Amino acid sequence: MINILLPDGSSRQFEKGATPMDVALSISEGLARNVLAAKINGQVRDLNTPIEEDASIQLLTWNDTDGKSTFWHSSAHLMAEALEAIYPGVKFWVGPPVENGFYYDIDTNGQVISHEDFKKIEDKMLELARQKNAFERIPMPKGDAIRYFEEKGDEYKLDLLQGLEDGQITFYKQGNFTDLCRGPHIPNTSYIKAAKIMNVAGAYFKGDQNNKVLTRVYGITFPKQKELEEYLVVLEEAKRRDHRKLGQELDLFTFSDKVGKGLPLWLPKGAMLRERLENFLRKAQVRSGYQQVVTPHIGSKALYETSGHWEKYGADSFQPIRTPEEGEEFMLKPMNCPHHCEIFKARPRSYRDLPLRLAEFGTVYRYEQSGELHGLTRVRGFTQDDAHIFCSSDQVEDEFKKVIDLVLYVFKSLGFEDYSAQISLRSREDRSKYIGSDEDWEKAESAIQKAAKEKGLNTVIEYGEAAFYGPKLDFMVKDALGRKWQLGTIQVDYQLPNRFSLEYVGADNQKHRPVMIHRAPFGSMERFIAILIENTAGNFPLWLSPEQIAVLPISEKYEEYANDVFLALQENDIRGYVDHRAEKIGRKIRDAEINKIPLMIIIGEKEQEEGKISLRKKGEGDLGSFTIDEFVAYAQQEINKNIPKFGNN
RNA sequence: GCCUUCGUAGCUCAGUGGUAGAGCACUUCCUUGGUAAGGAAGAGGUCGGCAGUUCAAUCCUGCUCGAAGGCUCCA
Repeated sequence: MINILLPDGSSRQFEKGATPMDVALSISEGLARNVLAAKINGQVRDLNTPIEEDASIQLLTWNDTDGKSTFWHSSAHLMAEALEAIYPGVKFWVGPPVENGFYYDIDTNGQVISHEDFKKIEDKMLELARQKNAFERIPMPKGDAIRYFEEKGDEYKLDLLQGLEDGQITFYKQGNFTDLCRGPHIPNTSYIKAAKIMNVAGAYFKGDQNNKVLTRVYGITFPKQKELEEYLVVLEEAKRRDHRKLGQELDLFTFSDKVGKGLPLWLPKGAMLRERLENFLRKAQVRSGYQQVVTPHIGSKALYETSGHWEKYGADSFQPIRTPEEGEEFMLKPMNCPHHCEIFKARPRSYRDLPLRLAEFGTVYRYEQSGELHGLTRVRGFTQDDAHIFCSSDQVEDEFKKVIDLVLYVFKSLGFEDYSAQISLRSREDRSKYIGSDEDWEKAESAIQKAAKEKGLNTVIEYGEAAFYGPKLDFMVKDALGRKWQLGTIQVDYQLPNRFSLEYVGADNQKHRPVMIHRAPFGSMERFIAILIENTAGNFPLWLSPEQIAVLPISEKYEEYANDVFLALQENDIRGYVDHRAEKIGRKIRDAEINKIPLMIIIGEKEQEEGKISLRKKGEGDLGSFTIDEFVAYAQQEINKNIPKFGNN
């Protein structure tokens, strides 16, 4: 007999060789019906894996991440079987589960899979699923596996086999499809009740641009048809929040082919939103000892040769601009730091000047591959809420922590709760893409990790994500479609001060080299606003709303009073408009609601006589009658409630 | 940049090898209405651009520009 320990701490006795399915059956029939795979001593395995000795077991269902992954992994095999049936001669590379579903990379043998074919693939998958074919695990010596794929003429799987050790090879077979696979899998295909092919895309073989492009087919499956339907509804809702769509609907920004792709044009309302955000951060920065600077949009090529950007990115940048007479070369500014280094150097610096915190809403231009451009999140011209802190090495940690506070303050004030703090370090394998000494890197990497830890941040470490001159602490968020983007970033840099020979005179009257901290709480105004739009679905807090109020006269008779009210509100820095159209009040309200105006002021005969206003709140309705003073007090309280002063929270 | 798909009015979208249509928005007129769409009329498009096939192209073909979803890249 063996002891099986369950997650609730209880244990049960089974015959040697019992399987996780036996365990499930011993608990309840319902569980046995729903269990997909099991974690045996922490490893996910098939349900029919014999257990030979005492073990801890966790039964995995659709509600467990690992259960879902197993389900989708098996679904990838099912899709492969369907694809092989429909497209003769296809060859398969890899088909893993992903966050929402799974994909399979295939060589289609010259055939094209288009959207019209999706239904056909889905139907075939469901037809095969109904056959209730078991996912059968077949251990195999490597030699046999190689022979199998040689006969099949499958160079992809042979490539995959090369990296595997003998003795670990397993195949999985369901129906007519056999695949090289480590597993585990769900018991049989009948668990898959709903299937949807989401899209097809090209993907480089092994992720290398120089390799052939395979066809990646994305799909998702569910154990119930209803869950698929619900998922599709969620997707539709996410699309409605897409900043590109809302940006258009709310007149925030636009693009013009003629201006150029990836170059956003900010419309008045979008510009207002930006301005509010900039002022908000400016205020907090003043309180934290930053000084605002302004630098030009171009800089001489020599500046970037010094900084190292030319060597690293020169070929992949907008190319230098030349003056007609002298042939001088300038680069569109891709970064603000070199300019700020020159400000530091503009005069002799003393340790008494440190930390010197130079801030700038600096617009930068970077060549991005055309296929990478995406709304406001990936553009070719954008404005960083940049600042560089020049400090002594013993100030680094303290300054770094202050910046973390600032970033958290910004995120909190804007209701960004769903972010992850990522420590971006050097690649462990390839160090050729970084500049500077190992010693400096190690100092910088440990400073970041220490500061993040002391601030209690819940961090994940990503190797290979550092900038070429230093490690970063990046604040990552997801957009409406689940894509991950970097917003706030804090970077420790020992390299630029070296390259620019930055110096200050210490208390010891000796020259010392400062350390730089690069930081941007928003990251870029463009990307931040994109995420803000998606997070709020365009329902901005009152203090940010481009238009805070709509004054809606019931008829032309009350126009004059409406104008007076509006003027009084403008005096109090409340912004908005008067709807002068000869429309009925219902129509004016509807349009204000659609345009997501937070507050509506209704002016009619009653209001005019009483010298009051009627207030209506978007999404809530009538709030009753206010004097103008009462309303101003109400609005100001609403405006201030979301933005505590930095340092007071 | 690469792969797949897409491109008709300001927006959302119909449509056809014989030089185009709807709804909303816009303009004008009527209506002066109390908390999510009042009515009528009008204007608006070299059907992304350039070539080609054809008696004839918005529709077919090629190139090009732009967009979408991925891949790769991201100071």
